[in-house]
Amino acid sequence: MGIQGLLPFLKKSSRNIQLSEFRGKVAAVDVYCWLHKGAFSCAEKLVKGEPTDGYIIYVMKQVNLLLSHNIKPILVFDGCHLPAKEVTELKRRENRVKNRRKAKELLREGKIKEARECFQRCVDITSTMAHEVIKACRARNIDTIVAPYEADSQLAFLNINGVADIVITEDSDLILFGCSKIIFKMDSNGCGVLVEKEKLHLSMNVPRDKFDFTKFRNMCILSGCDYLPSLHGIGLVKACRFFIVTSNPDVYTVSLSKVLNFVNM
DNA sequence: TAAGTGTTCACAT
DNA sequence: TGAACACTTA
Ligand SMILES: [Mn+2]
Repeated sequence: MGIQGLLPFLKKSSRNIQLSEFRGKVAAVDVYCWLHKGAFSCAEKLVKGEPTDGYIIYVMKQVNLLLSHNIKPILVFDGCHLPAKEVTELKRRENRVKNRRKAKELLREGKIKEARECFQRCVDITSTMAHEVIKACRARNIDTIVAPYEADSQLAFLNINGVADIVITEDSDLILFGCSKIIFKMDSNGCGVLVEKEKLHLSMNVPRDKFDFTKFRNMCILSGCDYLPSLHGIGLVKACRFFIVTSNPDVYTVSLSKVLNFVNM
């Protein structure tokens, strides 16, 4: 998911940071990342439908970490499923059902450890869970937003319009949505990796004035993204080579034969 | 060297 | 919600 291999590709646009660098800033958080991580701590209970607040504790721990650095969080939740990702969603559901069956089977055989692994593979983040976290946030006066669809575009909106100085996520798509500063891989020590829009040209190996963000976004789309089937055999490197030499930045009107010719296929 | 595929990992004791 | 890693393929 996201753009395959984009983060390693953008190494020259990234640097390690400490949360303390962002004292006084506002951060829009892709909170489903935290929900998924937090759900690991209580996977078995969640799958069995037993009450647990493990995932709430985890999210709040992360929130408190931001607060301790005087960073104001805005938690953004995913809303409706995007129709374009229905196939992905169905596959995931199928996988969850499979692992759930396997987990119960292993449990009957007394293989506790193996069962636990399967439980972790079939946790689903429900809107009820999201609501529990929202309630916990309200109790502490933490801002929350539920996006119409994926959180991605909502997070970008907050960042682009200056409501949030930074975005915290694990999803490389946020770069394409035009965010200026994104923190990936934030850990409980307050460390993370910052990717900046202003530094994207460094990874493309072009001077700043020759960098075109639309071109960059279309390069990523050409390499393959979540919303449509992608061309086999074309990844980021070939897409990048193509977009460096082409003057037409529009991926939809450039002729396919030109692309295929260029990447030698 | 690049891209595709399948597997593992994220929590926390 | 996703990425990283190991391995295969061309
Ligand atoms: Mn995304």
